Amino acid sequence: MLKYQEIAREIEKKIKTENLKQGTKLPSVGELVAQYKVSKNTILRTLKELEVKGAIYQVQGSGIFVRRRNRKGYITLLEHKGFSGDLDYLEVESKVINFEIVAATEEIANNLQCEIGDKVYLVKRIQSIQGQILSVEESYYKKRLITFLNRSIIEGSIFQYLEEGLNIHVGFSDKYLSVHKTKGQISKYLGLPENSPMLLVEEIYYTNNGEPFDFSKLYYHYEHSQFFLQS
Amino acid sequence: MLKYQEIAREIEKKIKTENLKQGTKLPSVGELVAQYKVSKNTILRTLKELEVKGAIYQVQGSGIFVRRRNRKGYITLLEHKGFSGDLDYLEVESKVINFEIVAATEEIANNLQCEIGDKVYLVKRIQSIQGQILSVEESYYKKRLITFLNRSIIEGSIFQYLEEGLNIHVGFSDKYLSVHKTKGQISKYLGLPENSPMLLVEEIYYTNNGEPFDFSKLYYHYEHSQFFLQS
DNA sequence: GAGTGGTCTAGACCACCCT
DNA sequence: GGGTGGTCTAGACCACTCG
Repeated sequence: MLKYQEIAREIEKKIKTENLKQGTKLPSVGELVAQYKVSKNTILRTLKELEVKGAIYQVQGSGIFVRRRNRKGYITLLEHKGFSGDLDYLEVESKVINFEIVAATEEIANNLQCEIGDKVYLVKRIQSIQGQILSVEESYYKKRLITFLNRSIIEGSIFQYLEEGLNIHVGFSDKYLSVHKTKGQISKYLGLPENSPMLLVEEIYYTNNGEPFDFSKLYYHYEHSQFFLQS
Repeated sequence: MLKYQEIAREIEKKIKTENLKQGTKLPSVGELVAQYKVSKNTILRTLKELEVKGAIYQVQGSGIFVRRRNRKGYITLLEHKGFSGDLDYLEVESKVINFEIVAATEEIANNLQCEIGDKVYLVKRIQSIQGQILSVEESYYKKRLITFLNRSIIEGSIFQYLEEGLNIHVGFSDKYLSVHKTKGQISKYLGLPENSPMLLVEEIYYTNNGEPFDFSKLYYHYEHSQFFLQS
C-alpha cells in the first residue's frame, strides 16, 4: 500500500469512527508530517486526494476541515458502478433476467469503439434494495476483452471479477444522464405505469489503457432513486 | 498565474486547437520538463489536474493520451453553476421572474446552515437556450454574505460578480439529483403539461472557507436537457 | 508576526510497458 | 533494457489567516 493512500485511509477512518462533524479542524500539515514521519509533499498529496473525494476541505492559512455529506439515502455518482459502498448499510440485490452473447448494433459499436457485428456479452439485471426496485440495467461487455463470463459471476460483482479474475483495471468512465418517459418492457420491469418519469444513465467504462469495455444503460425508478455529487 | 495551471491551460488549448483525437499520444513527462523548464513534480501536478478534469489519461510505462468527450449538447455536471463554458457555442439566456428578500424557511435554513427567519435573497430565473426553455432556477443567497444584489447583476453572471465584486470565492459544492413529475407553476414555466417528467437538481455552494452561501433548486425541462459526467 | 497551507525544485528510486 | 509514468524526500520560499 502506498504511503499517501494509507494515510488517506487512516484519516478517513478517523473521521468516520469518531463521527466528526462538518467543519471540525483536523491536525495541521506539520503535525501530520511529524505523526506519519513522511515528507510534506506526501501529506499534501494525501490531502489533495481527500479533497477531491469530498472528505475534507483546506483553507489556506487556516487549516484542514472535515466535510460531510448531509443527506442520507443518495446514490453517489462518480464512483465505480454506482452502488457498492454508497448506500452503505443497505444491501443491493441483483436479479439476472437476461444473459447472452449478441452482435454489436451501431449504438453499441459507437460506444464501445468496435465494429458493428462484433461479439458482446449482454447482461440484463434488475437491481433492488430492500425489496424496492431501484433500476433495470442493460450492460454490454466487449467480448474481446472480457473473454469469459458466467451466471454466477454476473450474479455477484462483475467489476470485482474483472479486477481479480481477468486483471482488467478500470481507468475512467463517462456517464450521460437524461430524463424520459418509461416505455413498454422497462415500465413493466420497474413496476410503473407507462409514461412514468425515468432517469436514464448511460455509462461507458474504460480500462486503464483507455479502451472501452463496458457500455451500460441504467433505467432508474424515479421514486426509489436519488443521486449525489460533490465538488 | 501558477506554473502548473499555466502549463495545464496550454496543453488543453493545444488539444482543442489542434483538435486532437481520443488516444492521441502527447509529449512524455521528460519532454514536458525540458520544454517548460520546470521540475518533474510540477509537470506531474499539471497532468493530475488535467486527468481529474477528464482531458487526458495516463498509462504507466506507456504515455499520456488525449481523452475526448464523444457526445455534443450535454451539460457538464461538476462545473461551476452548470452552464458557462459547457454548451460552449450556445448562448444561455436568463430571464428574471422574481427577485426579493425573504425570510429563510426551515428547508432553506437547513441547507444554508443558518437560522429560520434569517434574510436571504430569492432569485427566480428561467434559463433558455436558442429559444428553448432549459430550466427554472430558484436560488437563495445568504444575505449575511451576499450583502448586495440588484437586477442588473442577476441578469448577468452572479458568480462572476461574487468573485470580482464581493471577493467571495467558491470553494466547493454539493448537488442532489432526483426525478419528479411537474406540478403547478413549474409546469407552466417549463411549458409542459402537468405530471411531465422533470429533473430536480438541488445545489449548495460553499465559500472557500466552508460556509454555504447559495442554495438553488433547478427544475430541468426533460426534453431540452441532458447531462454529462466524467471519471 | 506566528502559524499554516501552497508552490516549486532536484534528485533518488520504483513499477510498468514494449520491443 | 530503455523509456516512461509514479512515489517519495528535504528543503526553500510564497500567500493567506488570525489574534
